[in-house]
Amino acid sequence: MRYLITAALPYANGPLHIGHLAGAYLPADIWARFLRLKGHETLFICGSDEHGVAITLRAWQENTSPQAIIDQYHPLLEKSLREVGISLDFYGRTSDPLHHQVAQHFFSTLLTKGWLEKKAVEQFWDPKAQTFLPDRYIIGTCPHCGFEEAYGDQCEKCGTLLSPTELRDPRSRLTGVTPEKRLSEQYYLRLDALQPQVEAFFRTRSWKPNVYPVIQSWLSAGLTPRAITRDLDWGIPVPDLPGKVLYVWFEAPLGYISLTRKWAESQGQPTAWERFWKDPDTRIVHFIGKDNIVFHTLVFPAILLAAGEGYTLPHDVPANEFLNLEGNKLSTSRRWTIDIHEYIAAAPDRIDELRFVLTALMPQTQDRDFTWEEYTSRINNELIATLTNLIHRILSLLWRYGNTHLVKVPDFLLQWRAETAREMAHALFSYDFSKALNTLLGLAQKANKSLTEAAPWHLQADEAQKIVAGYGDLLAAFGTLLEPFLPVHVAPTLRRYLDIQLFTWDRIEDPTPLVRELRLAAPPQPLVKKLSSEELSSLREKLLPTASPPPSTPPPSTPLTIEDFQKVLLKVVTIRAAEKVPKADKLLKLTVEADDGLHTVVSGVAQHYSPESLIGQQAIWVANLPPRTLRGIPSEGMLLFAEGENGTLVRVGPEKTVPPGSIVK
RNA sequence: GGCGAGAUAGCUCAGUAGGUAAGAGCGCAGGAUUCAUAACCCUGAGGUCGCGGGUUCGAUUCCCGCUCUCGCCA
Repeated sequence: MRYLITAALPYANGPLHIGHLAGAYLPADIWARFLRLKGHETLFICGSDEHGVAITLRAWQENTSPQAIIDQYHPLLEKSLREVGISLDFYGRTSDPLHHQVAQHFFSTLLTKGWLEKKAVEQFWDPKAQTFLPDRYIIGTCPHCGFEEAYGDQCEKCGTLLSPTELRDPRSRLTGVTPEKRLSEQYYLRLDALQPQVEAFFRTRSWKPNVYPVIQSWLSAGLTPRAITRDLDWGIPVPDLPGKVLYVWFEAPLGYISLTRKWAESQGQPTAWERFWKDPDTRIVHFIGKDNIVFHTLVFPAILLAAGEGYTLPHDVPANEFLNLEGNKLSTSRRWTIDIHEYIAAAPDRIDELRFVLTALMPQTQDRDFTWEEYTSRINNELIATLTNLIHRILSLLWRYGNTHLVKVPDFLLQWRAETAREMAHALFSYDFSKALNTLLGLAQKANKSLTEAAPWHLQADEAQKIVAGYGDLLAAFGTLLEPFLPVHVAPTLRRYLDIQLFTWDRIEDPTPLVRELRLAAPPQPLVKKLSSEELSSLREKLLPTASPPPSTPPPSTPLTIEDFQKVLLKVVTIRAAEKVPKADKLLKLTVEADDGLHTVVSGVAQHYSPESLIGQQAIWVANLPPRTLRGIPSEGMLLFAEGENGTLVRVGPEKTVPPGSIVK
């Protein structure tokens, strides 16, 4: 079987962040690497999406040209992807003349075949910027609540969804001038007429459980004609129609075809692309985020079907959900992101670690949350403690007994390893990347256990050496099993160190010994270094200094009764002692005095207050919370702090000193 | 407003084609161990499987209603 793998074309309007990585690029890469190891002919392509109104508007706002914007981001995007080990065979861009040609060809073909229709629509035009405005670039007064800053698509104050024509006193967000309504003729794709074909295609595929319902609901609602042209000067010109360009959603997916053709040209075999697009033995798989599901499962296939030129339809579209950051949606405009290029700059030696964490947290069926706490604990307690520590453990034992070892593998290790490889393959073929990774960790766990039970360190050296050498087979297997997940540093370093090859996946699935002999040239070094709290803080500081979480509008709390409120016992306490909790960068252990004596409270304010500065101060204490153990210290109740800007915490206390234990009511 | 998804241990999640004591990892408590990056190994505590009804000998699992969260669409 031959595979063409694509990852969503990143928009050349901003950098990539960890959400993009976890959503599309990382799963696509793991899959591509795995398929290659499985021995399938695999082509993995991607490229920058360089058209669209957001780029035009951005250029206008920054007083530069769209070309300058894409020339800034295109190289950055490619560099970021390459540096996190995304093993693309080709990375191109949609501003390429060949892409224009392909997209225009599709337009003309569809027009000739009668799948397009012309319709006149009224749109807002900004006379100063000389451009049509998308809905969200129009601002005005909400007809429902009177809010004066409502957007053309939605009022952020009352939540009502709007259309720009409903706004009173509409203004352009670009220039502030009043936009004019203009009638404009556009081409529409007759998705309604294509629905039967699209539906037939839909039924021949088995979709991921998070993808299926989305398509289903669109189809049952009935597809409607959709505009594929607009009035802009940046984009792919519509043939014979000056002033109009193709809408990005129409031409960007066609990029998969033109990028494959560019790849073929770069190989000196200009027709090689047809193997991937016109041969039914090729499976085309698009990795995307959930926001792109409709375009890849319905619209793009509709375009290919309409063109009727024998293009292969997508085999699968394994879309992922979204990744959140510390409980809030990722947002480039609010700068609430971890950008890939910034992560690389801050932690150039920890690429595999990021890949590991994002694979473990991959939002495969539902949104997931990335937190720094989880990042640390996954690296230290799973990647290192379970997996790379096992490798280091075996290597250290081997080194102790000599530097050349004949490997005789016990049966159970061969079986475990082969089973693991098979189970991982099964999980990967169903796009369950977290499960594949967990299966791998399970192997390490079993091996850790059996090694502990065998306890070779209690045995005579020659006997011990034999036992440990048996685990050498596992090391050889890890050199391959880790490759799809940790290809930047861990897997290649291990292979280089032991001078072992990258095996085929089938070879790993076969329970026969992989190597006869292992040589260690130098004392082993840990493959991954433990993440210290200092390193973590510096990483956080580098990556989030400018970011602020979206304004945390406190949830409109359910109405509280006075009885409910009286359940909370608040007292003023005096802080008598304070010390840092060892090995916790946030926690302070505080001893507070109330009317009934001293209490211990562990509080997460170490990054905002030094212990000394708190001693003698008063604070408000929630007295009737059940005790909870933090870092082994029983903590009674909690102290109240106000959350200021950028998450700073500020102590809340009485205006004047009062006796400890005074009730707050 | 319509549609969809989710609600399971302190946290992040798996699972049950309805059936003897509901699982993992992390965290927590204790133990064992020292080859290993205070890592590994063992034991334990902790869950009326969102709420209310129904079907059934039996429901966390099926059906209906409700609440909350998220998303998509208009």
